[in-house]
Parts: sequence; C-alpha cells; structure tokens
Amino acid sequence: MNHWLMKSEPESFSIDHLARAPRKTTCWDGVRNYQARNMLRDEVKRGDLAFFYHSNCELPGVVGIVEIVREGYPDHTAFDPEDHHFDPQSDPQNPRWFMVDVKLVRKFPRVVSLRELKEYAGNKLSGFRLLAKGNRLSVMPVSAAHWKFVNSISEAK
DNA sequence: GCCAACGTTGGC
DNA sequence: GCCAACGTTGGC
Repeated sequence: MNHWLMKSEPESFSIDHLARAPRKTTCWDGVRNYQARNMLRDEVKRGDLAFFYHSNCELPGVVGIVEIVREGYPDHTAFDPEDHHFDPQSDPQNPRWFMVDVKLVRKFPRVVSLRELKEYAGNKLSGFRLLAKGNRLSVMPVSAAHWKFVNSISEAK
C-alpha cells in the first residue's frame, strides 16, 4: 500500500466539503499537470491512503486522511465546456486527464501546518517532496516514515 | 530543439 | 495582492 499527498484549495474544496459529501466520497477532479496525472492514472491504487492538504489559504497544511476508493479513470470535467477545468484537447476517445475517487477516513483534530512541517525538514521529514523548494505538484508520494511521523504529530499539541 | 512569452501555483 | 518558481506554448 502506498501513501500520497493531495492538494486542494479549501475555498474550492475543503476537507469539510468532503465530510458533508454523500458517503463522504468525492471524485478528485481538476488535476491538470502531467506528472500528477501520471500518478493518478498509473500509480495511485484502491486502498492507498493520502493526506488531504489545504493549499493557497490562510493556514496551509495537512488537515486529514482520505482513502482511494476508485482508481484512475478519465476526468470528465475536461469534456465539459461549462466546467472551469474544461480542456478542448482532451478527447473522450483518448482522455488526457484522469482522476480518482477518495473517501474521508478522518479529519485531524488540528491542522498540521506547512510552517510546522518545515521545522522537521532537516531531520524527520528530510526528503519530503512537499518541502522541496519550488514544489508545485498537487499529487505526490509520501514515504512510509514520513507518513507515520506526520500522523504522530497530528495527535500532539 | 531552443527559448521567450505567457499562464499557473501557492506561500507569504 | 505580490511575486518567485515552474510548466506549457509556439515561433523560428
């Protein structure tokens, strides 16, 4: 089983939106980056767990955990001219963009902020992709050790 | 294949 | 809202 981190801007879709969604499940649409697409299409598997990360907001950080309940399938929002993520170059016969479905496992009792994560960049979280300079990937792998550590500090404080 | 222009991401 | 870092596009 692999671990991931997936970013969302809480103004468009937050962990609380997910908590209120039917069956606490949603499709993770709108990824329009090839590296992230490749992971959603080829590597993210059913049963994998992912950190839900709030980006571009007042307190960026990890806010909870989701489980992958459906593996990569075509992102239909790319076919909809009305959709913000419409991509005329994505052909339904040969889809360019993919998504997965995620289900809420739990919301952390507190936000494990980016600021806090950075404190461990030199030791416990060294090599964590999220902390790499200029990192903009919206889907990224998380090592088992990093996964465990972030979980452990989510309980504390 | 190079690279300038442009668009996006995302922390601050 | 600013802007650095990055990705994509398109002319050549």
